[in-house]
Amino acid sequence: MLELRFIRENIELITEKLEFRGIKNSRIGEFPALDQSRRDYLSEVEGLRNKRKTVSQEVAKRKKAQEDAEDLIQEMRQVNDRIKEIEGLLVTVEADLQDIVMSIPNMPHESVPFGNDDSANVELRTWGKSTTFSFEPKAHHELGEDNDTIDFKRAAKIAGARFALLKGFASRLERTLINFMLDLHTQRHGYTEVLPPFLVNTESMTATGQLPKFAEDLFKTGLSERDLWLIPTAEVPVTNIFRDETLPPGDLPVKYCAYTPCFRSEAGSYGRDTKGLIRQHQFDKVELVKFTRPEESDAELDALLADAEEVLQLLELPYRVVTLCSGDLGFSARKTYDIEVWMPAQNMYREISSCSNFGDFQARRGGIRYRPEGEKKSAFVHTLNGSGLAVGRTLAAIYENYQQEDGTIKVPEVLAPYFETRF
RNA sequence: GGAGAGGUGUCCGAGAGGCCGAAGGAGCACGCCUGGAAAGUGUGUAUAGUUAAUAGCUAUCGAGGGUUCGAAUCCCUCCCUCUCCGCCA
Repeated sequence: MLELRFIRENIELITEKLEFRGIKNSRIGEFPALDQSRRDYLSEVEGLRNKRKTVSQEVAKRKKAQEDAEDLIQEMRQVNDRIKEIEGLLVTVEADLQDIVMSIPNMPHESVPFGNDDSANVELRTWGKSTTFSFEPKAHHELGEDNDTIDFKRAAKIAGARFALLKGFASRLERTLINFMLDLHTQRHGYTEVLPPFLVNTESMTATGQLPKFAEDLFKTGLSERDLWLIPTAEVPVTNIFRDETLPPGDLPVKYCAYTPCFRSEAGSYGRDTKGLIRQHQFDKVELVKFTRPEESDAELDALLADAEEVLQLLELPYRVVTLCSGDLGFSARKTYDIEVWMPAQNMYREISSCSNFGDFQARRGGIRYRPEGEKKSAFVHTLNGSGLAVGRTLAAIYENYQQEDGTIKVPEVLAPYFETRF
């Protein structure tokens, strides 16, 4: 969400940035008139409330003095009618205005390159050399089915398409990767581990920007009277930890990491990545989330990106980093780097992490503030997050990059301690 | 799910239609006192919106509605916490 005053004063800039993002039919043109009538109603209703307050005190005085106050009471009944009338209008106007404001995406950072879609993303760097084989490498799902560690058929029976059943080595590798990532980020990168709820309320989804615009991407529970949504990423519950709170300045930056399963409806992705673990309704992810001072968020994004990259470096998986172009940038993001891991069977890089700086966009929606040193007024923090990493895709990448000619999967060296026999 | 008790500022806690943005205490900040500290003592100490404004105005006593000229206070719905019962991992 952008600040009302900012929108008011920067209609042209916003229109330009919407165009930059490739967004058509925005309702930004309706903003000025609605904003004006909201402010007109607001000042009228506040004036009337003030009148009501002072006259009510006069009523109290007269009653105390045993005097008649019927004339004032009658007058106030009329004032009240008008207040109610304006309040009703205000509700409508504010709802309209809210619709518009909530549908305006974040302003992209100056460094975001222009482009229509992911083909215009800019490669920032590559790491490692693409894995070579003395045989024809197989796709991870073939490997998993061949060695009976990933069962898509039975998962489909149990739950439907886009689910997987991991067995034996695969499920242990999945669990190991979660532990490895959490250990790395907590022990070496200074993050505090949290384990949040996997179902959240509508307010939380709205603060981080999934709602109201992207409800169709989410799973919603149906039994409960109240709305509870399955989280599509740990970003939602973790960013909302400080919703409607003001942090003392000494606390920043706050760095959290969290493992959670993630649930996505994948509406509109029919036919894409139907094979394998790449696009599932449920997948595991270790997420990194930061709350920072505004002036530090750009540097903190670079650091967060490096933290995520280190996972792949330690696993010795080749990858590249790209800067998302304007057309590929997410709704709430100001700037995003994607990390893409090398997938030998597809002979291409696939996204395995997305690291974003949201500026104060989510913080304003969620009321996440801090008090700058020596200042009386609070300000909004900047929020950042990134996958560190998507676990299912990491498992897929290990399968493909570490496959042996006999169809077995070698364990990356850094994970060896996790595979020791315990019993 | 059933029965009951609650939710007030940083914290504890009073307040039961108007004099309440809210007593009192603790904490914190600044000052006095002191060789220094403690104790004592004085003053100050919510947030947000609007605004050029730390002036004014408006809102906020869990959330949302209602009654009333006027609601922290009365009524309704919901959320959360605690105790007991039931169910459950």
